[in-house]
Amino acid sequence: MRLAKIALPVPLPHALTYQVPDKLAATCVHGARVVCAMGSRRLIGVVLEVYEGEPEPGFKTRPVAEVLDGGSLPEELVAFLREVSSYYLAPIGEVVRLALPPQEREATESLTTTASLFDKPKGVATRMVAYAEPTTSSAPDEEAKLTGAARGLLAKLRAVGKTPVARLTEEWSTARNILKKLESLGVVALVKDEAVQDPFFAEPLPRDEEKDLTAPQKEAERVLTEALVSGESRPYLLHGVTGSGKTEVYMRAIGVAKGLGKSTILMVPEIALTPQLVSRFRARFGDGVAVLHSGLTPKERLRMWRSLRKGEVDVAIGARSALFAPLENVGLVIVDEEHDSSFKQEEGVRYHARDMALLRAHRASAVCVLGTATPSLESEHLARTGKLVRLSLPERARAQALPKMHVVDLRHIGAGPTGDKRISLPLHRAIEKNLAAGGQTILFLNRRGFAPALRCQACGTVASCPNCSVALTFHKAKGAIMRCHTCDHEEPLQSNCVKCKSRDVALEGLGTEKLEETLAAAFPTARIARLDRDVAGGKDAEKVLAKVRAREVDILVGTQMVTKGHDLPEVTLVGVIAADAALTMPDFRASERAFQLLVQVAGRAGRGDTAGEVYVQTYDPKHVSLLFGVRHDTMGFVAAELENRRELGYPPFSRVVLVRVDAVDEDVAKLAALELAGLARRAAGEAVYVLGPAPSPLARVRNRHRFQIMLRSADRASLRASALAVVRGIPSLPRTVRAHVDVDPVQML
DNA sequence: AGCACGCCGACT
DNA sequence: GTCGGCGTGCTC
Repeated sequence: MRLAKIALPVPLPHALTYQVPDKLAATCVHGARVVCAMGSRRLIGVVLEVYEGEPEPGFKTRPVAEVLDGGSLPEELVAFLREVSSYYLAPIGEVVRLALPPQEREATESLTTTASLFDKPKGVATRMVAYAEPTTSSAPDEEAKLTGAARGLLAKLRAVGKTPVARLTEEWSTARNILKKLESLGVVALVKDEAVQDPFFAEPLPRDEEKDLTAPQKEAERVLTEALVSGESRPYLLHGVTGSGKTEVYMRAIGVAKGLGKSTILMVPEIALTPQLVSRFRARFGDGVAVLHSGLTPKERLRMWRSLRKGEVDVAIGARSALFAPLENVGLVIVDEEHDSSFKQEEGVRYHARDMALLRAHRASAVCVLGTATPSLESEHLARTGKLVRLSLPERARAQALPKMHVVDLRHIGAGPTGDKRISLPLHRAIEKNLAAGGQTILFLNRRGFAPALRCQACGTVASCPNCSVALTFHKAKGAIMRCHTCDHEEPLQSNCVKCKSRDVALEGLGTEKLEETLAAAFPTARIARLDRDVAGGKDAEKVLAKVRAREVDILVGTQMVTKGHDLPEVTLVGVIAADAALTMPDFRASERAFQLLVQVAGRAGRGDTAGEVYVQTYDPKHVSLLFGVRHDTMGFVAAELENRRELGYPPFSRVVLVRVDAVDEDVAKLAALELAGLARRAAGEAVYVLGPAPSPLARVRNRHRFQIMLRSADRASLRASALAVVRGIPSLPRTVRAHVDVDPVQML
């Protein structure tokens, strides 16, 4: 009997065995995408293995239902997916899903339910989605009788309008039943429609010529060309300051790979995947690049996937998911801004795209290039131990001085004319001067909203989220509301303390909204814009930046969003309002992140013809991140911080696995965590530290209590054994407990 | 993960 | 009564 091992998207640790019917024998091959009956559903999976044999007893071994056209996954990719699954202790089916065309990732259909609106699409190729829409009519008598969930759902629909049914089931588990009821009342209409489309790149195509290279660029090009030609797999760390022309080096290398008939994967941080970047590559390589980004429609995604699969396109550009591009003959894998934390997936299969890029390249005998101005300590360690070859681009391509750095010690230096200490006198004067000179200013503050806390002056109580253990942030711009930045809970601003009813409550702290307001009052003639998640969800960020580039903005106030690689040539002054915020995180990577942030923010200043100035405000001017950051001394920082990590036994001198456990009931969560910690300890042996369980730094999120266990070891095998024991123990926990294992965690919260 | 099944409380 | 809200078990 012909059998196939098939990875299906269910959290079972192994692939399942199916029968291959004779008529599918020719197409149901290694790597094929297939549809299989699974319980009462039909799921899309991938064939890992085909063999002749007898089924294992105890299962019924159903037949493969269908083989999807459009090609199978390359053998190299399937092998890589198995390695990813093994490394992250993740179910193979969940990992394989990452490599399917996105619309196939979701597709399942029920075998039992009769045809109705709620059926998932039959044909996998066109994705129709069930939507619920409020009608114009209402039925007051009936509505009054509705249960809490039904009432809430109806209110939401009326507030937001047409919404996918699937979205509603996330919030109300019985949304489908409720909707049927509401439909019978005539207050809701159920319709089927195409999934939403939002086009991404309509950027015009400028012509692009190869640029002249600086000497270090030439050297990097030479080394990479040699490596590509020789076909030996060698990973490189391309270390170049902002503006040193790393992108041009990537383009040259991609050109060489193309010439050799090899394909390329280029990964960039999520936020850097802008129309500008894309058009730059399309300008050089025309339609020979596939861009995988979130703005694509399902159809476009499938088209991209197929053209990569068929080899019509041999360069895949994208965020971390490009790692799984179905390319044959991968010769080059590039990770730009390799230190960026967006390469770590923080849900589902928690893979790190940079680490896995090294693995895929190695297995495919491809050249891997990690590019950055501020190497992650992991990469730096690899470079120092000879596992990455360092290529340095020490100068800016357009020669100019680095920005001048000023540290403002807030312990000794007071407020400027605004009276607000957080706009210190030196910073205020610098802004004034820069405005007068016609330069642009960026002020960086890593806090959204108006004020991060509302405190009762009588009893000290801070207004906190009912669902999470965090303070609510006051937002002024979108109607005075208090919002939770963890779960997005909103409530009106209370004028009384919830605890003691005192009317004496006051806003504390400074957010971007208030900073913007204060500046507007202090500099009435300046044109001020704000850039953060509240003002710019996704595409709008580009609009704000376009205005800045068009010189319609004098001062840009923003969070993290302003720090990433947007080229804003006219910015001559950068202010870091509160450098300490990044330093005080309860995480061994806090210093590293703070340093990278500082260098990146500083990198925004003076990319044009004028040298820039940077003001960094802090209460801790002696902190290593600041001391080295202010001197632009990346190598110095890295050396100091590596030494620190070595002494403490933290990564990259050890590896960490973080086990997270949460449940609505605190005791249930704690007990489950204790159980898993016990399993970890029993399997650990001497070489693994098992810390905890301890309450997570964010002890409660969305009404669930969270505990964590940290496993740490310099010995990979022991650590893996311990983590594996935990993974195997999870299924026997009570169902109300959620637990997952994060191998090489980045976010320790 | 989904999705059945089976058991409990509360409104028509 | 029955509907809707969960806890539990299973999927080749």
